[in-house]
Amino acid sequence: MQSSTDMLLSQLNQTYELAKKLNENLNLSRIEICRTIAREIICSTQKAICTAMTSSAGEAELAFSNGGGLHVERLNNEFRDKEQKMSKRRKILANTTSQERVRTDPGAEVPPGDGHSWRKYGQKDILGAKHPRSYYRCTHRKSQGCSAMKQVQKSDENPLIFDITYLGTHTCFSLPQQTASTTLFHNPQQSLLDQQNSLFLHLDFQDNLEVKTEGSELENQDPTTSFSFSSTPINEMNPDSALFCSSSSVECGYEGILPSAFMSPTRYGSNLYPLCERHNKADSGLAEILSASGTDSSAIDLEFMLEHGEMDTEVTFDTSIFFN
DNA sequence: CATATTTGACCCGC
DNA sequence: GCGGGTCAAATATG
Repeated sequence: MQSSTDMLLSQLNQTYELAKKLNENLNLSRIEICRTIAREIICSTQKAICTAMTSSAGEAELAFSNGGGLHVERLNNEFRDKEQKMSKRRKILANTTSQERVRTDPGAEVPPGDGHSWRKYGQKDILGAKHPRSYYRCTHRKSQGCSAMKQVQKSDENPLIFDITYLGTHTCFSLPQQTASTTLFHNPQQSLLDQQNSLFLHLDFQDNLEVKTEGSELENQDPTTSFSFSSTPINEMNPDSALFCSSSSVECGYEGILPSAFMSPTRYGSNLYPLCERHNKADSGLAEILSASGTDSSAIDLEFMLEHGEMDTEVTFDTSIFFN
């Protein structure tokens, strides 16, 4: 049987080959072929991510300091068991859940802030638990349609410990001075798991489509190959790093094809815009969004966040925020 | 007055 | 029917 490392290497190699193929076709402006290849790359990368996660699944705990002396523990295995028991309704959300255990100071009735603003919308006594569970939603749910939620419950064994379950991903931008990627990766709340499972594809749209290298340790070392991937194994990745799929010189014939809402620099204060999960299906992928409407010649970065576990060949992301 | 929290009622899956 | 999750009116807070 193939080891997970071999499988991972094989998948990454396949992704690399696909990326090369994409580059060739981009140069020839074969848009339809590019679309198909791009989707294959996404799928292949997701598989690699999942393989990496599976191979490191034994890491039940991943502790790190949280600035204020807090101790955060990841409980991957325990949480997987919980997820299996979840109801159908809950399972829909389970695609983007993570659990943290936060130790706080004696006497504290709420866990410390996590960088996001939350609005409590319910509290419930849980059968067999000593402490009630509190339900929170992102404050920006109304204004920005952010679907992130969390559940907070004091641990039975240790009242200094809070079990926090995060449901969904933040699509809001409460820190406009930061770019989208720094908001995500410097935010202690954003779970490490989510960070490791996020694939960011940065695209620059100028007169032509340009997929830009950013943050990757591997710049284009081979001048004939425009795509490069970080060689850092996922389970060794720094929380502040991401897996970037990138290119510095891919060109094709897209011109003036972005909705004007994409271009508004005022909304997020940067060129980075989120395309997040699960609301609208973009069945024909990137090009469908690109061909929506509008003209502009300035640069823009698009981020594609691909959540862990979504192995569909379809790419799904939320475009609704652009049309508010 | 706007926003956040509390809490009983309601909904839904099992 | 039970238990967990959500709603929404009442209340609190700044």
